[in-house]
Amino acid sequence: MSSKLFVSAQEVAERAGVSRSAVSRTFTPGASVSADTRKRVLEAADALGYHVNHLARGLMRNESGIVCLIVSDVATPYRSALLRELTIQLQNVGKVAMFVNTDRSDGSVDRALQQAIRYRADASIILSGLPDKSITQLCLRSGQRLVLINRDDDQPGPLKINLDDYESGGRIAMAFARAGCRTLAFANSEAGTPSLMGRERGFVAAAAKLGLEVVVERYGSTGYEAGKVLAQRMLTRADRPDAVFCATDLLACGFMDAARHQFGMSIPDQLCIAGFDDIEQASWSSFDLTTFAQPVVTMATKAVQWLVGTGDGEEAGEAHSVRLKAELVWRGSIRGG
Amino acid sequence: MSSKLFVSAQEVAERAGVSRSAVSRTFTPGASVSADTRKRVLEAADALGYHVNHLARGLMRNESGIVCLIVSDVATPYRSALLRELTIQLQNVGKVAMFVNTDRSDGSVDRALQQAIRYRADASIILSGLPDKSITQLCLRSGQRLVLINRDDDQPGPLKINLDDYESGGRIAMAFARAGCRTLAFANSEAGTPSLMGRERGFVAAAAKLGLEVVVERYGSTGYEAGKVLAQRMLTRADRPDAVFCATDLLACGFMDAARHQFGMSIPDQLCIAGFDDIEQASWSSFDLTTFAQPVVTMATKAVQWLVGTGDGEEAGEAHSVRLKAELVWRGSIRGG
DNA sequence: GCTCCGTTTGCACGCGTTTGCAAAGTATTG
DNA sequence: CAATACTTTGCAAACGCGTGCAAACGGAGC
Repeated sequence: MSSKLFVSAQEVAERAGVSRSAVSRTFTPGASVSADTRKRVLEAADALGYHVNHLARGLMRNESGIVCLIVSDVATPYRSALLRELTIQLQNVGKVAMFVNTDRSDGSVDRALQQAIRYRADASIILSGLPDKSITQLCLRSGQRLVLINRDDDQPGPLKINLDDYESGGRIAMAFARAGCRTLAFANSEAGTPSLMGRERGFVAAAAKLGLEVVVERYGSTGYEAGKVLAQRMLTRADRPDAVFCATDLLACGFMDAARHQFGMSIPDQLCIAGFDDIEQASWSSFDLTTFAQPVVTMATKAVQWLVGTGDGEEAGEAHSVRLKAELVWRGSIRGG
Repeated sequence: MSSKLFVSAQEVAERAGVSRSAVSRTFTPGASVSADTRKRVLEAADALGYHVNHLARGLMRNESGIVCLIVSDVATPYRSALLRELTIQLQNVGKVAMFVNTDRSDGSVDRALQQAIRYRADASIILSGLPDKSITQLCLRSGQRLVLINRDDDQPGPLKINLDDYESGGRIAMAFARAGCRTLAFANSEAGTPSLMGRERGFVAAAAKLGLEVVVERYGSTGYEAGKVLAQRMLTRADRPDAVFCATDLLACGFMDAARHQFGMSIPDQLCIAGFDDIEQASWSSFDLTTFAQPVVTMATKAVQWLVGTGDGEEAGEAHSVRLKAELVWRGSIRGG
């Protein structure tokens, strides 16, 4: 390790001929410094390449400026899009994102939150997994804010952001009915998260109300490959469906590819299909997939606003839960429209 | 803000009936603590929910454990895949990733590095943009390590990880020739980064050597939409190419979709096509794209190893540059094979 | 019992900040 | 000119931790 480390406020103070407090105040918005000293300090700082040590500042202020993002499956289109929006908005309010990947084991969400605590993160945003109640409590007790996105939990402390999954399932079932489809299907993964199951239940319920037959298959993860397998299972059934709602756009892409290239089906003539997320690929002309758009920017906005909020009405039991509507993006994978 | 903050080592010490140093040593690997005190400390820490304050620890040790990832276009398949691998490997060596998104302005790479300095990051990995030489120097002088991935720079301090872009261009030109293609094309973006230009130059040079005509078009970014536009331009030319190498898989996907759905061409019969990156979508059966795979895991491994390395031979001028081979993944978008 | 040696423990200082407090300085007013 | 109000500045005390140093401890060997 090199002997010469980072330059400290002390050195800047000496060079500028002022006290250490002066340089500190120079870099503290709203502090009382004369224009003259400020200028001298800034010159000295620039010449020496000084930058405030946010570790020390966080120590003093009890506010690190760090927000921890806890994510798995980062490489997935929907996740990375949400991630992108979150980091941008966090930066806009002067926070910095710390990234914890929970791809490995599943109990690691708890370990991730411990990491957040160790670095005294001001807040944590959880995009996957569900933390143990005790860890959640520890975070809240420590003054750390928590946001759960698309994890339908009932813990009272964190802000919970969810979509109207159930209603979306209903809406798409009606769209299928309007397109003249007779036997509906829902292609789900085995993950069984509340969002996925909400879409399934809403879809099945609406189909029943419409008097339509509906079959459900669940397999694997929420990815492309699982979609292919689901297609193979469903399209070889005796009661082959003529409309399928996939719990995820990736599933839908896999399903479409298998339906076309392995079963030679034409979409939407022989098979109507819909997805959920509105990932970029859904708009590609190979797929042209009708799907529900996750309101990524709104979700990020809500999360960030809550994080930097003054905490008014925190104990007033104010709504710690936000339900957003997933907009239906109509494309060519369903007849009519 | 809640009055009760994080629990400190002091409180743990009092509860365990030991000195504060004892609890510090308990959480410092290799320090001298008796089994008895360690046990008492751990119990107290667990009961109180104590976690070492890494901000303060970083202050003492001059080593924050933070590695800064500077990225733009996070939502892009290749970028998010690399990101995923980097975060996983960083976590494996006990580092934590700090994320800086430079999507907004382009001079913001410098601001991103300043952020890294403020948080006293042990190192920064730059996946996009190119920092100003003065900032780079400041980082290095401060003992911070730097990695540039696929940014072909000549600054002496940082580790530079690059691919054999030029050679890849040559290899694919030969593959086209072997497939019996007569007029080649290269579809590039206007970004003009060294990697993209390297592929282009290698391709053009090899085509010339093979005595084949080659046309080059550049347009927009490296995304899907740009690929569609490039296809429209190229496939309406008088000398319509029968083979195209796209600088990026996303470009290739857009190109393929336009060629098929707007021009009714069949691939690979009427048009051979290849890409670069081997994003997940390249393997989807809608595309089945022959492409070069970015050795993502190797890249991440090299980067992380260098970051945690002891710095041996740091001034010995040891190779600060790594060139990796992009493996050709053969699929169905080129005839023969 | 005494010495010697190795292990464990506490004290106190330092890391780079922020910030309350009081002193000093400057401007305003009567 | 004196009195007052306001601004600027330095001092020193935190923040939570690691660690060198010396004291205390414990056991082995004589």
